[in-house]
This record gives sequence, C-alpha cells and structure tokens, in this order.
Amino acid sequence: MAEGLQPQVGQSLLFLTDEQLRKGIEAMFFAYRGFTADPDRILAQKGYGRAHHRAIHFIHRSPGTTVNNLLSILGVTKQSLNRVLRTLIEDGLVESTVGTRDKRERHLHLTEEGAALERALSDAQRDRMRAAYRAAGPAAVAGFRQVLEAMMDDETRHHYEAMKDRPE
Amino acid sequence: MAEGLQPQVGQSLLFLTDEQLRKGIEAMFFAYRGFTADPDRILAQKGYGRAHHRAIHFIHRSPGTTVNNLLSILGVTKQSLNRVLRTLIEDGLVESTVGTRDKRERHLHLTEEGAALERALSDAQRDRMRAAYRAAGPAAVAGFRQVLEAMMDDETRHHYEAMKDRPE
DNA sequence: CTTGGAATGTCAACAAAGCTGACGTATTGT
DNA sequence: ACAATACGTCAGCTTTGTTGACATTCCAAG
Repeated sequence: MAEGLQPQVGQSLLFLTDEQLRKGIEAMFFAYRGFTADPDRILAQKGYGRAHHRAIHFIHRSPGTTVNNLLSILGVTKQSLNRVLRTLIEDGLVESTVGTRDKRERHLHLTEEGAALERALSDAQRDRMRAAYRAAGPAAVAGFRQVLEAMMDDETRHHYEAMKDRPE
Repeated sequence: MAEGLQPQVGQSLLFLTDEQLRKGIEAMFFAYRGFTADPDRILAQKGYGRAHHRAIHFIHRSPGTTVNNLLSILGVTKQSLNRVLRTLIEDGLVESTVGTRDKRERHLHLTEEGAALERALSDAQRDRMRAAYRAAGPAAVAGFRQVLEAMMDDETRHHYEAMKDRPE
C-alpha cells in the first residue's frame, strides 16, 4: 500500500539505493531458509539432505536425463552427485539404465517410491510458495520472478529457460 | 511483456497453478546460486566460506552484537559459529570485547580490515542485485520483496523486520 | 583395423560447515 | 549460597562440496 502513496520519483530513484539493495540481500537470505525448511524436515526423517532433493527434483523434471546433464544443471562435480545418486539407487528411489545409443551414458528415472518422495517434497515446498504467492498477489509474483531471473548467471538462466515451459 | 497481453483473469487465476509454483521454486533455486556466486569467489581467494560472509555481514549490520544474538539471527549452533568466529578473530577481521554491563557477554565489531572485506563482499553482491533491480524495474522489486517476506518463517521474519529500517 | 584420445561414470580421500553431547569458567541474579 | 546464563572448547559424526586416480566406452585418425 505504501507504493500507492509514494510519488513516482520515489519508486524510480530510491529503489536502487544501497539501503534498498541491502534489504533485498537480507530478504533473499532469510527467505531461502524458509524456502528449504519444509522439505528439509521431510528429508531429515528419511536420512537425506538437500542434495538428494535437488537430484530427485530434476530427475522428475527430465526423466531419462543423463548424469552429465544433471551435472551441468546442478553445478556440482560428478563425484559429489555420484555419491547422492548411489544412495538413491541403492535405496530404490532412482533407476539407472545404461544408454542404448551410447553405452557410456546412464539414463536416470524415478521409481514409484522415488516419485512418491518427490511428491511429498514438492507438495510441502509448493504449499509454502502458494501461501506466499497468495499473500503477495499476482502482480507481486510477476515481479518476484522477473527479479530472480535477472539475478541468475547467464549459463544458469539457460538451464532455467530450457525447462521453463515443459508440460508437467 | 507477456503480462501486458494476458487478460486479467489469467493473472489472477493461473498464478497459483502447480506449474507456476514449480517455476517459482526453480527460479528461487537458480537465482540463489547467482546471488552467492560473486561473494563466493572473493571468499575462496581468502580461504573463507559463506559462513564467514554471514557472520561478517551481520556483525557489520549490528556492531557490538553479542554471540547469542548472532546465533539466533544465523540459526546455527554456537559450536558452528564459534569455529568461524575464531578464525575471523585470529585473522584480525573481528574484535571481541568483554561486555561492560554484563561481563559474560562478548561484543563483536569489525576491525578496519574486517570492514574492508565486508565492503568488498557487499559491493560485489550489491552490483548483481542492482543490475537485477534495474533490469526488472521498481514495481517488480516491490513484488520481489513482498513474496520473499511472505516466504519467511515467522521467527525469521522478526529478525528481518528488526533490522529492516536501521540506518546505514 | 587398430589405437589413442575424449567422454562418461566410479572409487578414495580430504575439507568446509553443519550437528549433538559434555564440560569448564565467569558472571549474574535470586 | 546457588541456580541460571553466556560463552568457549573438545570430541565425534554427517552432509556435501572438492581433487586425483582409474575403468569403460566411443570415435576418429592413421
């Protein structure tokens, strides 16, 4: 409501002050904690961490993806991802099949059990996101996404755009 | 530009679909990487990590803060914070002084060298934030902050609000 | 067709940074 | 006097990142 009372010059000049930027930085830091809090609780119960969540999320988004592809999306080393992937495969949440065209590649899929965990995690995370969206309203959500997209590295944004408009 | 073409009903009904929420979740994940990327590079050169950055940031924001207060803001255990704080004190970036009113407390301040690193880190982080703000515009920034604030845990939001309007 | 290099993925070992639990010390307040 | 508080530290464990070494597979140049 404050923005309705501010003269236009206030919006167009003051939003780039160091003070405004600092608030944005702190908002980002504190909000990210909330963003991960709910999935973290579920993961902790099952003995997993955020790294497992990320792997499960993107395997769900891109079924059949290769380890290498997942690597570039997640931005970690293959050794780091491999450890996470190994436990998920051992626990029967992820299936790894040798590539048919190129036998060096492994194609990754969620099992039924893996899909169930994915649903639990993303339900929890979406609930919070939905509440935040509802509280802030559609216009705020559009702005939220715009700023976040502008904040990404170029390479990262390509990954983001690439899976942006895929159907569920 | 797309939002100008969408009818109002599209904005008010579609923004809570699972698909929209998923995009928000992924945007948050990818943007956070960009958000930390620049400070991370500076920190790595000096042999520090994100934990050091967080400590330095909030000591800068609240000079003279106690260990306990910092603990509740950061949401970590004292053992974890202590490790970080010890290296910062040993390296002469942070000063710890015994409290005058309550001698059990330690008041934390940045030294000149600590303040210099703080400036380097926040300059880098602000540059990216500024670019994102500029690209998105004032209205988007307002929405960005609204959604982030709605995403925080209640307790976290109190910390955020508490240092929200302090002057630099 | 062979062979050497590039690509893909796995194993081993180490570091950062979180955690729990236990304990010591100084100080405060009842 | 004594319990509670604030802080520091030791020990040990977990998650998740890192590098280095190595096996397998593919492909292309000779």
